[in-house]
Amino acid sequence: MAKLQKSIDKRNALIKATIELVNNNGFHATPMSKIAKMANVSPATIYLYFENKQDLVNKTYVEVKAEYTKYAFEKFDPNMPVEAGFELIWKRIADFKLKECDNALFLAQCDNTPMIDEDSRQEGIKHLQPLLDLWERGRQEGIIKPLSDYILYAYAINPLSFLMMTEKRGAFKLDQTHLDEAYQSAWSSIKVCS
Amino acid sequence: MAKLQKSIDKRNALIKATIELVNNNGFHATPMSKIAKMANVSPATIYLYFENKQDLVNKTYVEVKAEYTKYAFEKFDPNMPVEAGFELIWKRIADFKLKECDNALFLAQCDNTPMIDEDSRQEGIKHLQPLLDLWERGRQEGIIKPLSDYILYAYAINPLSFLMMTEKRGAFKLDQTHLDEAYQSAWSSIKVCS
DNA sequence: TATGTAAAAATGAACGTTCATTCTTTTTTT
DNA sequence: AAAAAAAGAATGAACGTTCATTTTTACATA
Repeated sequence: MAKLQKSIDKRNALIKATIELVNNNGFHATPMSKIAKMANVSPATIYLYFENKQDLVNKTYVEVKAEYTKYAFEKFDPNMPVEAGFELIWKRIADFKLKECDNALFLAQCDNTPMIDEDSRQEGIKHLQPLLDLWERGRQEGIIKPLSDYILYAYAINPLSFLMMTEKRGAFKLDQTHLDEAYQSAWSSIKVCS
Repeated sequence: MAKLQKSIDKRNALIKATIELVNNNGFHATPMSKIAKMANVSPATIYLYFENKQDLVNKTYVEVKAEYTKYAFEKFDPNMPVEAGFELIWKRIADFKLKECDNALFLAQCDNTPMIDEDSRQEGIKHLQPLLDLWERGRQEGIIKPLSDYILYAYAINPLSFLMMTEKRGAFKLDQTHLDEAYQSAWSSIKVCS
């Protein structure tokens, strides 16, 4: 196996272990030694790939966020009608959360705690721009309520993260039916009433 | 000053310090030594009032949650019409978040992390029962969408917590205008379309 | 009211553990 | 055989908690 490939494998194993352990225990309760063990690597090796623990979790966040938004916008075309575009993006996001639930849960945790540096957080937000642009067009066309991006996000996107965390605690099962219901609520909350 | 009163003062100071430090640093990044210092108390003294760190944060959570729901339901009467009842409760919750924002932010953090024991979490949920009963009546009367409590909560109540956390990071200011907008979105997302 | 005293409350220092990180050595690669 | 990568053991700091001691309180007696 080529040297480079082997390095990439190790790095990926570290990122995967970080996601899984942080999901189950939180940032401060996952020691580097456990991350190393789960990735089949010596603790010292982590420091060949990342500067320190904070850097490891920041980089993990940014990379997972990039994957997430790539998936969310993959089929989206900025010329689509606003409602269809929103539905498409929303459902891709929901798909991602069902399919890659470890990754999605990790993002939800990062977005709701002071675990991540502000710089990496900003870096992650940048990737959402197509959605913000769509909302802006929706407001101009009178299809979407004239609310700030933060409020639209709070009602249209973030509730899914809350539901995932609830599911993680075992109180609730997030299946396709629930997702369809959730979509209706999301759209109702931001569309201009007809 | 009477002995008992003095004890209550210390206990309150500890709870207040816990809220402030956990809000700013998170649970695992606030050492008992700092809580003690902020409360003007020796670290050892904490253990006269609480069993350990986990007990301190659990008790803080349950007490703040009780204050919060007391305030939320203070003016509510179970015989009110569903829509008026919901608006009243929602706006009381919003008021609380504006007036007691440290307390509210602490609850938001607890509700979105694995910081709190499941027992204390359940204890906190119990206090919400009047709202769940109202929703049940709303569903029966065809006023509120036939969705599970978790989904209703995710869209009608939790977004305010998300907005508070966003505000805490400095990206956004949650004022009365934003609250009115948020209420419209909350109600739109759960009411049956007319 | 003033004083002595036992219990309660509070303290600061100390303990044992855990953890992130580094150091030195060994293994692998080229 | 030199260089790069990886390993495991070691280090030092930080933390939750406990311990031995001091301070404060409550109250009985004079």
